[in-house]
Amino acid sequence: MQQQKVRVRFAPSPTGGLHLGGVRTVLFNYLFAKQHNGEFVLRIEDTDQTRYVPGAEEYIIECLSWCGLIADEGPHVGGPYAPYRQSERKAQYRQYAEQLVKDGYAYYAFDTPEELEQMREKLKTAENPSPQYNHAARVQMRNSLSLSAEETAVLLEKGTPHVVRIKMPLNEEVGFTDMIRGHVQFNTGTVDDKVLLKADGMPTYHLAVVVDDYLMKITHAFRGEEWLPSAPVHLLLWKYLGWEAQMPQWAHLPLILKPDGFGKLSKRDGDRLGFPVYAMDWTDPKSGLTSGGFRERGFLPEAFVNVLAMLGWNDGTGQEIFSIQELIERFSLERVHKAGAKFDYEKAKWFNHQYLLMTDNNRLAALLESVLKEKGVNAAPEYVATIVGLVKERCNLVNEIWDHAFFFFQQPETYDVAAVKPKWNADKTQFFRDWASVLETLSDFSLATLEESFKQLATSMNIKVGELQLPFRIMLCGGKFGPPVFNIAEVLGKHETIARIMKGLDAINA
RNA sequence: GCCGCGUUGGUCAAUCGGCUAAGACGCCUCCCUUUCACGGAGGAAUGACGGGUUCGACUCCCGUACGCGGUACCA
Repeated sequence: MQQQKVRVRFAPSPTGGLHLGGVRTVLFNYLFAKQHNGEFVLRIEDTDQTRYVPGAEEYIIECLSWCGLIADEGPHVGGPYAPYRQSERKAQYRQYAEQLVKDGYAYYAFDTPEELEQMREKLKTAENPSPQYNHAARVQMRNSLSLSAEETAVLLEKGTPHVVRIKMPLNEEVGFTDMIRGHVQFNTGTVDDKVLLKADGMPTYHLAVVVDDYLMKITHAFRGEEWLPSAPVHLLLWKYLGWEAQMPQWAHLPLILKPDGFGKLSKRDGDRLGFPVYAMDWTDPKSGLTSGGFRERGFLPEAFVNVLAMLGWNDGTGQEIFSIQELIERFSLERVHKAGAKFDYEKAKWFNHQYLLMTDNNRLAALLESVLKEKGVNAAPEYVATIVGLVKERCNLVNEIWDHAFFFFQQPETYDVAAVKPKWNADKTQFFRDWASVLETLSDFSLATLEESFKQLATSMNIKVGELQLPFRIMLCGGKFGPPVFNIAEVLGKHETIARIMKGLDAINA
């Protein structure tokens, strides 16, 4: 068979914020596609009208854009297989459902939600807490299998609300080779007659995913492990529709688990433990409540992507920092873990720290712009970049930069005098007065000159240099923090440094 | 209940029958530094359990336990 062009898809339903697990699914799709020179498709699975949330689709697209995981086709850019929103493809699904009924692989079911509920109540036992609509139950329900052809025809003609359900074989083994898990097998008798087409004419996920993957010529399908149990339904559908030869290869990705406990990581866990779960801030239009995102928390997108890549995959060498290019080159499904991975926020911050260190200071300065504006600071971008370069090694998040750099933009308002008082004396006051005068005369206010004159004067006055550095720091910053003192002074400049020495002296001697 | 998937330090994890079981995060100690970091040197900490197979099992097989996922006209 001729080698087909690799085509993968990410198919979220627009119901809310984009979970980090979702982004990882996108990432693996993307890496696989790019590695094979293939195409990455974004398809919106909005078949559940009751769960539709306005704005969610745009939000998802923006998340992908922020992460740099751009889809080649999708509702936002179009493409040869448009439309990419399932709601807009509604008319297409019915014919396939009808075809399945005609071929005896599916049937009409007229049961109302109440009747379904009754059936489940009636059949529920201690051993079987969730009865299925299966081969045993279907004969007792109202459907085109239990009803006569005439009765069915009448109901249909009257426009009775109905769904189409797949007719699961009583006892057949269906299996497939998962690219991550190897051979997986199921017995059809344990799977229920899933609804394929809903009463409102919309397909369920089961029908839609098969039809669209076929129509869109998807060659490899990645999805979360939670989909594994419904794989037999999809397998059978590919077969019944006569498309078996075109069926994509499947890969069921391991789940991302909560840091404590063992369950799937949820938004609630993030709220509870104090870290974001969504890629970007998401505000629910109904409740107005905002859930935090990695972007707003101060993560760099490359770092975020890198973190996600390492959750369930590694290249075997021990390398942990990968550019997206490297990921594209090295990614392999064989090295994707089978077991779920607990999310470790501390490690995520460490990744971001690594990226902060290697990211260009001008870019970081630009990221800081909004914060500066908010603080009422007006500073030249180059100045901000210099400062960022000085403080970033002690930050994990972009948002922490201000906390480590504010004193560059404003004089201290309070001083940690307690830190200097114990060893303070008149000699030291004199030292700083004298040094300030020396500074006045300096034509070159560089790091080396500053340090040199400081040490020279200290030595001549017989004061230990070490005992003067902390007071100097307090004068410049207000507290025991910040980059090396002389670096701060150099950046602050002659005028400001002298002013702060004087003001600081007053505070200490007050 | 049933079906499926999984199980190496606190966490991410390497190992594809030879292990004195890498590495990273976090934690601890020390060095550097009279702030905090960065950097450097150390340290504590791991194969769920029981049977096989094998000269040899973390690695292969079978059970058990535990966890997770699914069991919707949700995806």
